[in-house]
Amino acid sequence: MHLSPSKLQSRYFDSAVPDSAIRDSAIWLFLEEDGLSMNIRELLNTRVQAAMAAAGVPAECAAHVAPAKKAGFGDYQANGAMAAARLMATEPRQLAQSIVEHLQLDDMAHKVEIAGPGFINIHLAPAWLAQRAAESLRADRLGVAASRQQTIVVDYSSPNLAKEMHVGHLRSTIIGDAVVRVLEFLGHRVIRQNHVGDWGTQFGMLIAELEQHLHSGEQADLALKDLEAFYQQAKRHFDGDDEFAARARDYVVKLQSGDAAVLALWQAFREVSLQHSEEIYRQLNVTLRRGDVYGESAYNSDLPVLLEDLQARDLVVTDQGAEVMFLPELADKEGKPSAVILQKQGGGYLYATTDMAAMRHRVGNLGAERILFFIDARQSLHMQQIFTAARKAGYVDERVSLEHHAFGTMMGADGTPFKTRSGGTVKLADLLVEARQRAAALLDRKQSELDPDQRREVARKVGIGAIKYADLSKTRTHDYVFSWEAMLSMEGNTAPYLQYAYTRVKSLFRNARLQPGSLRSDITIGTDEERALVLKLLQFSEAVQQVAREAYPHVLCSYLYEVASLYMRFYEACPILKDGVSESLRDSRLRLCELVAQTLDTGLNLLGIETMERM
RNA sequence: GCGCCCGUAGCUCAGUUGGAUAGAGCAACGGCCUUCUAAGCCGUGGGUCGCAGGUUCGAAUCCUGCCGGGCGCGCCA
Repeated sequence: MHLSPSKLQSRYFDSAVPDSAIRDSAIWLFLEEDGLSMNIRELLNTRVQAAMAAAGVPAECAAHVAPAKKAGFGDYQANGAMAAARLMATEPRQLAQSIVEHLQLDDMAHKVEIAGPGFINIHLAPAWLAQRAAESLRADRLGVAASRQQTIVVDYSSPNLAKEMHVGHLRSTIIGDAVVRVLEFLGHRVIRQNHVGDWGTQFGMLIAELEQHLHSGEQADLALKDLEAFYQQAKRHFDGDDEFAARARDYVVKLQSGDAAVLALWQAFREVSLQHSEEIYRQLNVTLRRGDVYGESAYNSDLPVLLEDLQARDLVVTDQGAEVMFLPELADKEGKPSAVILQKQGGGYLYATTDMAAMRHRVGNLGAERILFFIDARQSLHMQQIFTAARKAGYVDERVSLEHHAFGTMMGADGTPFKTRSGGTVKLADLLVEARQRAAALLDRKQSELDPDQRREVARKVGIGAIKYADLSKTRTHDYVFSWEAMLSMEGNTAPYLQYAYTRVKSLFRNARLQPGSLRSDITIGTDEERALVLKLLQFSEAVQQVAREAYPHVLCSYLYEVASLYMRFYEACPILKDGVSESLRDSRLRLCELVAQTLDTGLNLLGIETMERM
């Protein structure tokens, strides 16, 4: 199955979408309809699909069940009848009627009605919702079903070690990490690949610079304390000092041929730079560790082997002195094939060569069934070339899904690519400091029972959470405008709002002197606020599954925001610990609160955002 | 020139893959703290979904053509 070009949009899948593959497996054959292994949408889809079959609708017609958009239209709606009617050349409302007559929903819905041209609106029974909510509380992982386990390689963050991490690295790092967490939550075997830029000509320059510093008795970590300044200094020397430049070029050659002394310098530089990145990851609560680093240098010795392999199979031709792989599959209008240079004049290898080697490694050695790349949209063409070339070479067979999950460029307020006043980039380290300070200042303005240590901790979680959420909550394919204000905003649809909702739940349990999990009463649904909240809570699985499928974490952000928002409404409208609330009603509402807390905590965790008991 | 992405409220963004009267947040205005944390809640105003055609029961969404912006297009990564 191939996606039509029109469906590709900005992400580039060049193979079967994993969706059907995930579902088409043994585990799914044993799905228990009555348990929680299907979410509501899947359950209704199955039921409506069966009813459609019974009504004589061809199997290729989808039930098309989706959450209802408006309150008056029930909770879910099935929109498939109209398209099916067209195909069958019958009257849509009549067909919808026939489907409803065959529809078995007595256990879960209290009303099913046909509206408009043929919508089937499903109103779920409050008692069924309440019972399902109670089951979710008892179940592992809030009742989200595990997927068939796949080995999934995720390439993300991948900073250039020559420089310090700046805000431009934020998206890949944060979005990739969120998706990784979601995939692991669903039971997949995830292999992180931090494809760091630790090789190439710029390292000759950096090594030469480092050598000078060490020669004058300086320690490597001290000399490299400010990586950015160090890079600029090396660049100045390289541009202005011919002798230095010659030495730098010599070191590149020596580095590639494995000269021990030069390698040692390179190692020293690399080590300090990796520590910089790891410090950022730690502060950002990103799960990348040293063991996930598999950078460009790791493929160095494999590059000639790879080229030989391709040459032996006549996939590469010599063109203007370079070794080139031509791809008629990606030809332009005039039929001119796309060209990928694997070895330039003079024998040097290129980015594309390393990426081909990485592709082979990930499938051949790591056993990837799916590879996700979180890389800037500007590399779309390059990724397409690599995907095509890797398949052509047989390194990646068609069962392996290759997915470039692109994201937009960071822009300045003036609509051009972002630069600071001094023309540089905003360092991630500086952004994180600013975030903590802003959160601390906000906290200081509130009356608070927190001691200084707790306040610092809360400020850290709130500030970092705000930054991450600002990025995660936007559709990642768009270019985005960098603004301190937007990035560090703490009201409205922000991480602090979600964190705050969580602390409000926790506060209830403290005031009631109850441990979560200690309540055993049933959940009952008596008000509109309770009903809306329960329904939303039961849709957690739908959001998580979608993120796993499409790698758009903003779907989970929107979902959690809606949960928090409905909880706030419920909290304002439904008294819990106040006088006049019966014990059974209090306990029912507290259990609902418990589910809210678990959902927010789990969801924020999947986004890599920490929660706290108080703020 | 060719290719990819984008254009939705003053600003930042959603819009469940073609569904019903296009939704949030911020900003503006008006209410709500002696009672479960006001980083909150309730309400009001705000739209030619870039433009023009087309496809059909139905289009912000799909097709075509324009306009505007960003990015990319063989020896950087």
